[in-house]
Amino acid sequence: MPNKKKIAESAISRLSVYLRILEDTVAAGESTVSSQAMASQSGTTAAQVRKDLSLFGSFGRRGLGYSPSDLVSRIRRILGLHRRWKIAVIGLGRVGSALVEHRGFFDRGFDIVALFDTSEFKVGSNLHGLQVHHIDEISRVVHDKKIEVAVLTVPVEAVPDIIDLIRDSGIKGVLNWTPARLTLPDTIEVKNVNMVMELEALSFKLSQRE
Amino acid sequence: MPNKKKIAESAISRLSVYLRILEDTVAAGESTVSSQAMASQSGTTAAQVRKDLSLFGSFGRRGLGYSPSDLVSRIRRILGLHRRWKIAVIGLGRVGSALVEHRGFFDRGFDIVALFDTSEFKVGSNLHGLQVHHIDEISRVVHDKKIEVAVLTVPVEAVPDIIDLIRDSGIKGVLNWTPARLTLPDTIEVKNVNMVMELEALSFKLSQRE
DNA sequence: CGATGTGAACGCGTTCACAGCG
DNA sequence: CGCTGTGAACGCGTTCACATCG
Repeated sequence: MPNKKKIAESAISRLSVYLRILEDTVAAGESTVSSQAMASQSGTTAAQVRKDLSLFGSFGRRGLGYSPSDLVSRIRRILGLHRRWKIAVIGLGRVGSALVEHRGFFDRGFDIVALFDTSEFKVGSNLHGLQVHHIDEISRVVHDKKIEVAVLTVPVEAVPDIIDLIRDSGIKGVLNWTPARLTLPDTIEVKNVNMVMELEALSFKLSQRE
Repeated sequence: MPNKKKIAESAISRLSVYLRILEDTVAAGESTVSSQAMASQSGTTAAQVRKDLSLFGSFGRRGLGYSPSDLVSRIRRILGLHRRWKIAVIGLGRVGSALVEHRGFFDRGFDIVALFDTSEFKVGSNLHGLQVHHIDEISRVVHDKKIEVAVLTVPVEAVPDIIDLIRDSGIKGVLNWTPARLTLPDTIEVKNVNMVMELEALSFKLSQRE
């Protein structure tokens, strides 16, 4: 029902979690689901679940609960997953290559449709049925294939050399696997995935234990 | 100076970021650094930087700023990075294998010292100089090698089969790459890395744009 | 009755503003 | 005088509690 409200990042993460749970619920053939059930499966509270959903509308029936299949399609639409997204992978080292061959993205609405690298050995070769382009071509390819998101898996030292190309490529969002903070205009959304930082957070918590 | 204070996760992430910046500052040969300088490089505010550091002590000199090399060692100690951590990788599919060969962990204090899988083709083989053990051996190996952290990169369907083994293995922390929510006692710290959820958050933000 | 939907209360992380000190 | 260190104010996300309605 509302639209211009500001939504917390944390609420969006939880919606992703609810979505997965609800898909299981649908698969299990359940016809209703309560906020309490969703809460216990996702490690939060029933009030939190209801509040999160109420940010976007009134999807349940009082006294009954929610329809799992209805909620699935509503959350998909909220998250923008009622359509497929075209993705480019930039940097085909070990991690980049592993991602290209990972079915999990395809299964959830993300199609890897272009690959970029700078190595003369890789450019022109084929990976998982896709031709590897030189990063210099990113603008043209992004435009031609209508790509919106880039997954950045280059070595951190390579970032300065290519960040301008990414900025001007027409890409709208970047999933950044490098430890560099990307300097991009805020018309480009950036999300960071940083394994080392997660390990450091674990290290901190384990150290706290004494 | 304080010790039993409750520290926000967000503060810990920022410390990781500061650490990387400070290492660059040291490498650049700077002898002082201000909270303002750290803030602009890490995308936060000077007050935030000072508050984060003050959670753990008074490390600066009024009127002058901080000593980068001093701060590096203090933050390393705070995060528990003044020692090395022994890690096991469970699940040697594409992602797991990519991680094993990644130098970035070693460079930052994390040593991958054991590998586990269930596939009869992989168990017994060698990867990057390490023998692959069957997951059934995890308790013994974790104990023998004094491993504290496990990186979990198995397919999500495999989680139920191995979660009990992990629980009882003596592992103290898990970096969970699967989309499953792990049911582990809270004596075991769990951190989740979930690429699809990050992509879904990007999808949401890009969809919001209209 | 039962479970949702939601204002209001709460708690916590961030920001402010200035005292403190080199 | 400059920059840190920090109590206080603030804002926002979470939790509470109950009115609401099938």
